[in-house]
Amino acid sequence: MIKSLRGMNDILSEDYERFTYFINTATHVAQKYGFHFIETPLLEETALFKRSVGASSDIVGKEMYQFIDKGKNDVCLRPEGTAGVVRAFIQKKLDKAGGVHRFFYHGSMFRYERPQKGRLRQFHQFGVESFGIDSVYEDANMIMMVADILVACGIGYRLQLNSLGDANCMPAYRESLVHFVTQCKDEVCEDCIRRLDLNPIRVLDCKNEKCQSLYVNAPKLINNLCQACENDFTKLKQILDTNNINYEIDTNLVRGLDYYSKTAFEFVSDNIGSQSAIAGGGRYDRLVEFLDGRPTPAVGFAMGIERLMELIQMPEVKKEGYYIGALDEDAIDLVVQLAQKKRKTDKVNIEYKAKNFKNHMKAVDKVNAKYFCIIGSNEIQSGTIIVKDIENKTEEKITIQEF
RNA sequence: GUGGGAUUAGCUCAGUUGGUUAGAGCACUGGUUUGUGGUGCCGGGGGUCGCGGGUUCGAAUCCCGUAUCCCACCCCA
Repeated sequence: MIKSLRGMNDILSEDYERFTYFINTATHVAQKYGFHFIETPLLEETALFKRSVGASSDIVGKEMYQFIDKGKNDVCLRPEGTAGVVRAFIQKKLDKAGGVHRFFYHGSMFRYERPQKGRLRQFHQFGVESFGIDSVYEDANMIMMVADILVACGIGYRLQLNSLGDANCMPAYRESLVHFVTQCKDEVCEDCIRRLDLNPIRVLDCKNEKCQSLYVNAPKLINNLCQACENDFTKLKQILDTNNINYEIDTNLVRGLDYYSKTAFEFVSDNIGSQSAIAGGGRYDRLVEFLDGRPTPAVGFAMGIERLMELIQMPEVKKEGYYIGALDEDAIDLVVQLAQKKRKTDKVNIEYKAKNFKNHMKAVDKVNAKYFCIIGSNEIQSGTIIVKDIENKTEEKITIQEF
């Protein structure tokens, strides 16, 4: 038997219901905030991700589905959504057009990781990107949008917040952190040694207890922000306060992708295991420029749909539509005709086999129909049928023409 | 990529120190004596015990390999 590849799942039946319910809910919220749908290719030039996500990240360093295509192009399946949207934004010259551009997207992402609960090799994200606004109000807008989507899906969360600084304050901070960690280099874990070269900020969220105890006195980014970043962060907290969004400051929160600056946030759930981040995002004012566009401030987020699907509170399924059953073989033709007519407006379930009344009732329950009609010789002779309302236990006799 | 646990029917799981024809519940299917309320009752189909080797008179059971899932790390949404 041929099986799906490792870490790649089919979505069907109840999973599909949850999946589309989430997409529809999130789409609805995004549209209310004035965002427009964008679809970008699953396959992009590898350089796009190397330059945006950053070669230092594991995503680019070892998790990409990368290959040379028949035209000798170095391409890869997208590991995340932002880079493609930014590429499209620049390619359509919207950076030069100026103004505000707001997009949302959803679709498959690919990362060659070891699969685990909440971590697949092909997974789905819903994401949002906003271009052209440097006001921190837009950062808050993003966070409130995520909160709205989660609330609409009945999902509880914790919001973690940090500021990563900008080109003014981040480099100096990074240097002082490297200096600090270098001094206790002999005592930190191997991973942290590796991080020191690759992405020093990441040592801050090392899970090793010994490392954490060493870093207690490490310089904190949040205490080393320049005035502009400091002001924005203060303002952001105030906006969230006045809009009743609860958050916790996590000075160790760093984003895995290199392009983030200033606002960084992560929504986490305590109910889905160790892969607990259900949404993450932040500001990336320099990315458009990195990808050869005109400098454009931007902010966005992405949500992991598979992780959210476990948490979604689905609305109760209501009885819907008709079930029409035949009592004998002669009635089946009429059942099919009536179903065709009714399907112009309603969902109709039928079977192509005659059954007794009791078995039809079982079928009515199975398909969760609201109305039940039975067709036999009596109905064919009289030209009338009885429509039973299963919920209210009432019934109505009408002619076949009226049906 | 590292370490650990699991894998038996469509699903959730039993299966004794290795010993007849591998079971249950749910689901599916048929009947319940032939046209008015489904939940009852009786029956039926369905398994290469993940896959491949090995040990043994005999393997779902023990050993080795491998695949997948799960847990932790790592990473991240």
